[in-house]
Amino acid sequence: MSPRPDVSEERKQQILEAAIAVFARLGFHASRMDDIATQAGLSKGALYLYYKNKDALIVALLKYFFTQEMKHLRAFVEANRDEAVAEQLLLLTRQFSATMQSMIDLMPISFEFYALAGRDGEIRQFLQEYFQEYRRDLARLIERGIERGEFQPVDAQATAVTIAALYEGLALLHFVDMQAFQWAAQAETSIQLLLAGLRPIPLHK
Amino acid sequence: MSPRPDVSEERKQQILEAAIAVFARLGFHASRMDDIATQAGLSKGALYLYYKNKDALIVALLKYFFTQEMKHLRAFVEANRDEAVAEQLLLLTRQFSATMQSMIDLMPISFEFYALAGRDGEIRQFLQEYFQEYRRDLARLIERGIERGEFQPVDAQATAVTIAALYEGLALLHFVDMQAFQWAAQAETSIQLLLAGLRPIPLHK
Amino acid sequence: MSPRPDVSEERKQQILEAAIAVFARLGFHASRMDDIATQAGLSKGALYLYYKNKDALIVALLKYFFTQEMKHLRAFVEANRDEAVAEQLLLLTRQFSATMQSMIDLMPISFEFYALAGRDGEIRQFLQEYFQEYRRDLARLIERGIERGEFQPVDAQATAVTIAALYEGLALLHFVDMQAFQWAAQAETSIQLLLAGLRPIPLHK
Amino acid sequence: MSPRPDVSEERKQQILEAAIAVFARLGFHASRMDDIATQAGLSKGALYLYYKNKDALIVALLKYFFTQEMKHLRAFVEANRDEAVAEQLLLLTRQFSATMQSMIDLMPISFEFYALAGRDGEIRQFLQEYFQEYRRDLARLIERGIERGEFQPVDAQATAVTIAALYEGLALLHFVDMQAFQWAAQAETSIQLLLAGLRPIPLHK
DNA sequence: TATGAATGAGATTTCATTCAT
DNA sequence: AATGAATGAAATCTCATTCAT
Repeated sequence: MSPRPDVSEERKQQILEAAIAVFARLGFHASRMDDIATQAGLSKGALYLYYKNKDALIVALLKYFFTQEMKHLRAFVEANRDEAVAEQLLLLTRQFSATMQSMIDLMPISFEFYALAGRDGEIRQFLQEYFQEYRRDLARLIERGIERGEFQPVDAQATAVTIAALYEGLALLHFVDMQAFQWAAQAETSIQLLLAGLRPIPLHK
Repeated sequence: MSPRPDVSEERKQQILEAAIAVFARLGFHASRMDDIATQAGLSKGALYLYYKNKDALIVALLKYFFTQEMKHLRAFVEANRDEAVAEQLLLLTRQFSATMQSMIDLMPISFEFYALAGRDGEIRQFLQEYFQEYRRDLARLIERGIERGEFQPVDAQATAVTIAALYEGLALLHFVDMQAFQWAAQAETSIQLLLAGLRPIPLHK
Repeated sequence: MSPRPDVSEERKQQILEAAIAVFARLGFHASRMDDIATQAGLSKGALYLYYKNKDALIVALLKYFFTQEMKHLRAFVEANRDEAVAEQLLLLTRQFSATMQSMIDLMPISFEFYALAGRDGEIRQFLQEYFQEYRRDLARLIERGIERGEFQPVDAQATAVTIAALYEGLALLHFVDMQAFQWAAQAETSIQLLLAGLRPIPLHK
Repeated sequence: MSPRPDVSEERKQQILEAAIAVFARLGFHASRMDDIATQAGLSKGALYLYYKNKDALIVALLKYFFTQEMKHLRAFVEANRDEAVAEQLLLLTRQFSATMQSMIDLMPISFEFYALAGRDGEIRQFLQEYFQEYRRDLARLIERGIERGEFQPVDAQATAVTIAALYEGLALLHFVDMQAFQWAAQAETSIQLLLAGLRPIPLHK
């Protein structure tokens, strides 16, 4: 419509990606608006044309960050509908492993968000919604497994929470000590342990 | 005996506890040394008599924090040596639940430490040692379970990681959304799911 | 040409001159960065855009101060090459007198630099180079006097040191007690006393 | 009188000497009352029993410092009354050299006092009196030289100022750059140059 | 006398934010 | 739209001085 295409969205994205890089390296507090501007190849003033202030940039980052995550989960669920549920969970775990490997540098950002969630209502609410969706998607999967007779008739909600917790906890432990275990193998072993408890008890050998 | 007893240790403790209260409420960054001084009922200057600077206070807090945790775990393990291992894990989970309930306000501090671990070698190393001990204690428990025939001959290390991850992940999910699930019940259900997979497969009905 | 010309050099100069005024009045220690900012008509923050910290400002001042001095000496030597050497020394002394009169307020700054030289290598080295040049220029003058037969064949180096010391010492005594002697007259008398000893001994009346 | 001898003077001296050591090393500003207390082997509080505050300690030091100097000069003049005046000046110069060698570490203190003299009336007045006495003693010596026919009938005051300036200036130059010249030899050469101009012009070869 | 823990005013320095260009 | 010089509020940290013991 406009003769010049709107560069506004492009700029916002450019700034957001610069912010991710800087925040991951230095943390929210130690990151200067100047650092982000430099990283984005813009001036400090330009940042304020696109984001009201540093906090607004952090919140925008939060949303971008976890929305991406959710998209990945959705895309995966969509793509693997037809597999056996246990198989889907295994594949999901593998994808989670792969994602984690490439996102390890960004994990401090997540922890800062979790810490902020304790003090900032907006951030807390967003994260709550994110995890709600996450659990809901997992719960649906579990329910399908039960319906199909793959799993015992466990509490799907509680099992979804357990799986989500396992993922988050593994990511945390891995982040703190990358030497402690082989990430991909451990994630698979952990989920297998859980699946072992979910499978129906064989009636006879 | 001495005219003035050494108040040094007492003061350090007093300051540390004030710091916990303030850091939990405001976060490391937003907490002013003045806030901590006021909370401790001391002057700002007094803080610097006992801790070199704000960072030293944060590191002291880290150590205090996780050392306490470790003591609790050790005391528990010691006290419940004679129970069946599955029972011990269940009791441990219950204790973890109870501890968590009372520590919920301190969780942002943990997340800040995890975030810091990505950037500060001293903090990272301390947390690594903490989690190493944690995993080792759990692994010993699992091994005993296997020896006693309570559990299948699983990989004790990997199982310990799984349990530790479960605890951390549950704490995280609960912290972000306390409405999402009944904390104590969920922790117990989660560990039961895991135990189900650990138990020997009955040979016949 | 450029929309906004580079004000950087101008600002640095502006700050330096403000610093001279304030340091001379209050001394390095009692001078607040705020005082200097106010004197310069800038904000405190602006000072830090141009000088890393207070010490950097002091060092920049040192260099500015003594470099100016050296320029004056050089310009003088250049302008009076063709005079008789004794006459040049007399003229130099008069110029020194005149300069001193106008610089008397800045002398405490010099003394602070001399005190600092005992503790700060960078400052010491700079002053050493300054005085080396100063002595060298004087020594050349003396040598010329000897060559021309105006002076006895004295040790030019040692004589240069003597003259330099005389200047510094006179400035010191005058600074401490301005009532003690007529500055210009004293400087001239002192140098004449010295010149008297340098002149060749007349062979007969 | 008192059964216990008054330790008050002893303590004041002890503190003063500690202050000299610390001030010489660190300068007035960077020297902490704590440093001085430690150096004196006393507590910080004890300092305040003997000196009102840091400034009072500095002023006491000033007086001690220059009074000692003056005593040395007086003692010397007294001891060498009967020498030829030129010889006395030479001996004085040698003594000055020797003193300087041992006092070099204390020179930054002098420079700080000179800097302070520009801003503090009490310090300025004390230094003025010191230098007045110094010049007066030197002037008397010169006068005696003139009376005895050793020197030409120069202005004794102005000559005294010249000698005092020479001493101060040499000390300054030596302090800033100890490599620049052999201190004792230079002092002697300088005073010889001056004496050369003071001696009566020989009527014939 | 002597101590040294405690104070708190005040200094330097940082950096998010603004705004003239 | 974009810049980057300038601001100034606010934080950390220091240290001369006090005072209960």
